[in-house]
Amino acid sequence: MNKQLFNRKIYNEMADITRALGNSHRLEIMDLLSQGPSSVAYISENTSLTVANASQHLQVLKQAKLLETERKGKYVYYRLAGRHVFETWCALRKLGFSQNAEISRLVEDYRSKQHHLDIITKEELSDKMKGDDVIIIDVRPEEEYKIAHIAGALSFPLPDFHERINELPADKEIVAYCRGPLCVMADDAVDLLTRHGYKATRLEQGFPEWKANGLPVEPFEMKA
Amino acid sequence: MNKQLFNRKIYNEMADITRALGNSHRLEIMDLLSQGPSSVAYISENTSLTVANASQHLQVLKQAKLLETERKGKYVYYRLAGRHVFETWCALRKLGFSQNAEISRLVEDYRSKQHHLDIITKEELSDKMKGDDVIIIDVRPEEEYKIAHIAGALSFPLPDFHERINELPADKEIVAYCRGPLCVMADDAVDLLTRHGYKATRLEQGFPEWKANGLPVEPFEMKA
DNA sequence: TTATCAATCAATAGAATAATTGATTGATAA
DNA sequence: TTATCAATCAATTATTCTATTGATTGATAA
Repeated sequence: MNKQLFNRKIYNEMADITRALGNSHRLEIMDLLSQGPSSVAYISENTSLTVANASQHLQVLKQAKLLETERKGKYVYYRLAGRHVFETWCALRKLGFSQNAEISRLVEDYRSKQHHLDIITKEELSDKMKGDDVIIIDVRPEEEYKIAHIAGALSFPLPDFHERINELPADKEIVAYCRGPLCVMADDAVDLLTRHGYKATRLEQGFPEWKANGLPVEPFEMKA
Repeated sequence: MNKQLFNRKIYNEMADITRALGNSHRLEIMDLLSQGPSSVAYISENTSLTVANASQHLQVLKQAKLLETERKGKYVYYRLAGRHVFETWCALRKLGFSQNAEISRLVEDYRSKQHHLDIITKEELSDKMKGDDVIIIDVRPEEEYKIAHIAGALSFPLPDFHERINELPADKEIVAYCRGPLCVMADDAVDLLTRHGYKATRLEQGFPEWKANGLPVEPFEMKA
């Protein structure tokens, strides 16, 4: 094979991957699947894509070898095809924050609506967990909590969060986490908690980053 | 701003970046600019794109904040917009090798044409350089050598390589390097050297990775 | 078997992307 | 000033991508 043809083929193969990543819906799917394997139906519900459309986007990602599938009965579960995929997604997200001022601005704007937002890192939380004076709440949908969550965390999904807020003890610090840096569910929870007089902080990143760092997580079930 | 709108905006901004990367020609340009700043003319020549077309691709990358420009007289120099950009490109390349079997196969196939190919890592070469028994040759176009090269390396561009092969001493080990993991110029050089009885090896990665690791490099000029 | 439901497929229309061509701008040098 | 050359722009066509619709497949349960 001559060098020119080789080059063309190599960059075409590389572009198969980057082109698959070059769509906002597919990026949203990547973030969702970073939480754990999901069925097409669940992905469809959580992205406001029709099932057929979600299925097509998933197939694009699968063809690029970024996702794998496994059928269980009627359901087909999609999942990230390995560690490298998540790491690359993290690198891209970091790139977004560093190069695109609009992204940081959007996040900051959203957060500045809240009274004030304390942020805690994985490491700080990991330390605090050794004591018994912190409560960790997982504000993602319960389905995602069920696949896996930070060890010891309680499930307090956002939609009906305010109805259950009094289940939380007023005398302990509360740390909320969600899907990751592009997700603001934890910010909403912290805002609500703070306005109810709780001392609440947001985990800087989300569950996937916690897990990828080898920090303690619980269960591994499949969600419907 | 409601959460749904926020989400849409965030992922759209992220996709502006990934979409810019989702084209084979633009990836080739990224690899080329990893060597250092280049004019549109030079990029055009080295990618078999027309000047107008190259210019348009460059503008796409610039709009995504992945490239920056600087005019010097008649020439406009494009360069990677910072460390994060190169790092993300490396992550994507690694992803390509790990997920897309075709990429590794293409590279291996190309190399297996050569008699045999010894590969040396940055670290091994760095060690060897402390002695005086290794000659490092840069087989990229001279223009790229002139911007910057591994400290002490000699410029032996590929096209006319065979004509100058006898300038090299037969009693020293020779290490050839080029643009990086997707570039096979160094492989060609090592093949030629080996067939002429030299002991030659290829640097595993290329100049950009060497530089990014803080290893010693020379000059910083602009090329035409 | 039939009904049901998750997922995929197939066909389409509309939108976005890419390459080509020729004209235009911006800077340098004759 | 005029000529020259790098780069960009503008307009066009061909191609590719995306969302929608309705039909089909594959598995489970009545």
